[in-house]
Amino acid sequence: MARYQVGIRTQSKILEATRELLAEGGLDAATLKAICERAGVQAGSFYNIFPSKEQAVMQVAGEAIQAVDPDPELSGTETLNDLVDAYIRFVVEQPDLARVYLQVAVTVGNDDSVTRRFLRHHVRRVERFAQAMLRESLVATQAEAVTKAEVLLGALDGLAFRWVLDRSFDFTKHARYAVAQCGR
Amino acid sequence: MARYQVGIRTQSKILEATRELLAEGGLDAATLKAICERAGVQAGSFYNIFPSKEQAVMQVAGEAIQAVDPDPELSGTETLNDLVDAYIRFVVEQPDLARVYLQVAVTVGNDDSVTRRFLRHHVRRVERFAQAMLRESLVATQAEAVTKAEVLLGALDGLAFRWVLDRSFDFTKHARYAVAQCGR
DNA sequence: CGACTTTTTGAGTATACACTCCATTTTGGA
DNA sequence: TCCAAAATGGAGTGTATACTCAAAAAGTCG
Repeated sequence: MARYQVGIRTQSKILEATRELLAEGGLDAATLKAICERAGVQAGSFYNIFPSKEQAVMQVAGEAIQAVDPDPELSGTETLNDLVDAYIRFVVEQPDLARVYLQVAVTVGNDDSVTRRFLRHHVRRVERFAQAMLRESLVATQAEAVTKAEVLLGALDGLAFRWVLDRSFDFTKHARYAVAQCGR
Repeated sequence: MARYQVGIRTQSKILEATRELLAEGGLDAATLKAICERAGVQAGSFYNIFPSKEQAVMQVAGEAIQAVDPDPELSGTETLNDLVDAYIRFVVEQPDLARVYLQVAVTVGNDDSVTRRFLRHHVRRVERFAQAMLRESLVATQAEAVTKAEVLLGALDGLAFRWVLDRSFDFTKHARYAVAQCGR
């Protein structure tokens, strides 16, 4: 772990390089060599700070998963539109992290700890969407709210992934259309 | 290429092993060693039939992409429900191929020929969905039909991927809910 | 400054990968 | 039955990967 100033700076450079590479080409692109080259660092320095490559990847993936959620403080008051807007803003304003979020969920082998973390986070997200739907009376029962929330989030993730594959795809427009369809 | 009977059988065994491995763990799991072991074959035999591992993977991925579509003959007469039912049947009845379809689209590096093929196929699929929506007057204009179709297919793919990550997820129920939401 | 710790370098290791080569066996038509 | 072509087994090749190590350099703080 980093203790000196210079070590902390190196840690940041490594995490930044890892984030960029994950965003650009998923796990396959984030080799140790590529990370070290982009960070301007040698393998020995990397392993002075991180115990393994996986640790660095996990940290970046964790940031991405966190960043998908808008301030958890507001949970319990926001509207469905607020939540969808927050997701759109996340994708538009932090495309690198957004790409990491999708690439990692998808690239990493199943039954992996990252996959489990992703799923755990997903169900919490569904809960939050479902609560907002209930508050706005878009739906009668708790169970239907959860189903509707799963479908909406499935659509948002599906559309975001579509955008990862084809960057000219207009994610914002389609995401707005998806939520508008819920509101009736 | 296989010319003798025994060679053709070997080819089938290799393709079957590749399909299973891709379904189970994506590209990472489909190593040459794993494929050969499962097929009960040595590397030399593999390369007597396929010029590269990529060729075998491409062939299986191609099958999966084809299999997503119901009979192209019917194109032009089927309803939106027919199309969604066909996708649900594909996922439920051929889960291996369905998993390959999603894993491959997602695992393979971007700008890859498989990704391009996947996207080309996707826009054709969107067209078909959009036409069905127009026929049923679910939508006023061609442009809105395409948008609505992209959202519905995004949701279906997103939900199917959710099921890949968590096999206990009820894909059929959510897919039906998604299409019901379109029909109003 | 001086002593101690952290950081860096860069060559080196072990392993897994796709793929090759060729002697040997099997196939199937004449 | 014979034989050329095809298929097979299995050791071997080159390369990329994650990771290690020890010596040297640089940072921290009394």
